[in-house]
Order: sequence, then structure tokens, then C-alpha cells
Amino acid sequence: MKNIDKLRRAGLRPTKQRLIIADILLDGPNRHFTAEDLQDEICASGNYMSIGTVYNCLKRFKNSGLIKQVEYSKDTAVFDTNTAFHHHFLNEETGELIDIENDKVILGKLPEIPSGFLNSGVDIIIKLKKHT
Amino acid sequence: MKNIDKLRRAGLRPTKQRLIIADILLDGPNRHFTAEDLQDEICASGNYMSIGTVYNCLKRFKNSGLIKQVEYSKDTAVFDTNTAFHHHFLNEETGELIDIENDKVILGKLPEIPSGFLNSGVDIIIKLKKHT
DNA sequence: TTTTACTTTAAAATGATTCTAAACTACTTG
DNA sequence: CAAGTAGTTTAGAATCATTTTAAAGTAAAA
Repeated sequence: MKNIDKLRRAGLRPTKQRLIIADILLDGPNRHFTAEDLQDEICASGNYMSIGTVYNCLKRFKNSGLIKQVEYSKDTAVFDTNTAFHHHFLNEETGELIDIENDKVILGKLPEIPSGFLNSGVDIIIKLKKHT
Repeated sequence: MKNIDKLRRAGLRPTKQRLIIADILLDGPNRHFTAEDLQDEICASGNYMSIGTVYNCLKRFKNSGLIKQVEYSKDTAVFDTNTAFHHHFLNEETGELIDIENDKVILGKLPEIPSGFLNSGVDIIIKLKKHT
């Protein structure tokens, strides 16, 4: 599907800026990135976009389900083009994330959910350090 | 053990400020809190401490293993007096965290660890929404 | 077209956290 | 205990990611 249609289908007006971002994010392989990473790529592709617009587009892409945001990053927001339910390895030294497909993990036992609540998703992070 | 000894044992010089914080954090039941929460409690206890000192003490308490920091909080750093290995429920509406003791969760299957690395810890977050 | 609503922009504002340099204090050594 | 020194606290400035603002621009609707 063309990116302009992905945007329309997601309920986003296909502006020049959103198409530039869609072309970068929605075609290639999955990746993790920050707003600044993306702005650099936009520059590298010969375009320009204010950082405010980058943030604004990322928020809308996320709210429309075109991308996800990684929940457990400290200082800087990290986004993820993999919108499937999945988990992550986290390289503690570099901060690099690696996807773990959902079927690679099985939870054998879960705690009782507090009454009045529903489980609305489980995030698993496996931290990695270099083997000595 | 007295808090002054907990500080000494952790390798921290027991200053007036660190003792105030130790008295608040290390005696009662486990809790999750931000730097600002703690500063409010310090005020409520009739003391005063600059926010810089609060942050500085929290960093040192954390590095000394007296407290932990919760890894997956977005805007504001959240600390945890529970230093045992454990997981969390996250109330998505309020941001409230609830501890999950480690033995309440069993991982039945784990993905293969990337070569050259070691698993250095698994964090599990179970997100909660209100039951309808 | 003309209008209307939504977007983009630069720049200012915000909010959490860290840094700075000076004043202070706990511990060490003589 | 006296004096030194190394670590600590402080207010305030600085930083950094992110959001807001208000004006100018643009896509879709009428």
C-alpha cells in the first residue's frame, strides 16, 4: 500500500511532512529511534523539518497506531516501527534495543490481577550485559 | 539496625540530610516515590532540603543499593524502597505502581540470548486498566 | 474558488534533572 | 583535641527533551 493511503487509512491528513516521515519509517525494516534520530534522517534525505513538527508527527503516528513508543526508556523517548505485540532485549551498556517476538516468550505463571482491574498488556524487558 | 549504621554500611557518610531521608525511606513499608514526593515528606517532617540535595542523595542511595529506581517511567524518575528482585503492576490511568513479588511470576520459556551476552535481569510490567 | 479546519514553523516556555562555585561539615592525622 | 582535607549541601544557573504559542501556510470541503 502506498504511504499516502496508510496515512489516510490511519485518519491522518497526508501533508508533505507526514509523507516524508512515512517514507522513512513505514517502508524499511523495523527499527527503534528517537525524535532526533528521525530528524537527522530527514535531513539526510535532503529535506528539512522543525523539531516541533517531528515530535508532533510522532505523537500522531503513535496515536493512530502507525508506530509504538517504547515504555521503559529513561531520558529520551524511543519509538518503534514494530507495531506487533512484542518484547525487548535491552543492552544495558549501549541502550540498544532488540525485538523479541511474542511467541519467543511464555509466561508460565502470572500473579492474580488486583480486583477491579484487567490485564491490559504485559511488557517484558530482558537486560543484557556483555559476556565475560 | 539503626539508620546511621545502614548508611555507614552502604559506604555513605551519615550527614544530617542523609539521615533525614533514611528515616523517611528505610523504616516504614515499601513505597514508590519521586524526588518531589520525597521533598514534600521532608517538609512535612519539619525539615528542609534543597531539591539538588534530594536528587543527589537519591542517586547515592541507589548506587549504594539502599533503594532502586523503577526503569520504565516516562517523564519523572520513580524510586522504590523495595530492593528485592521483583516486578510491577502499572495502573495505566493513574501511573500508580504495585509490587509483584518475584515468586508470583514464572517464565515458562525465554528467547535465546544473543551470542556474546548474558541475561542480566528480567523486568516484567503488567499494565492494568479498570474493569468495566 | 472561498472558506474552514488542520498543520507547520520558529521561538519561547516548561519541567525534570544536573551542574557550579562557594560555604559548610564529617572524618582523619598529628 | 587542632587543623587539614575530602566529601557534602546549597541556591541558583544551566541543560536537555519536549510542549506550547501565535502567526503563516496548506489540504479538504462547500
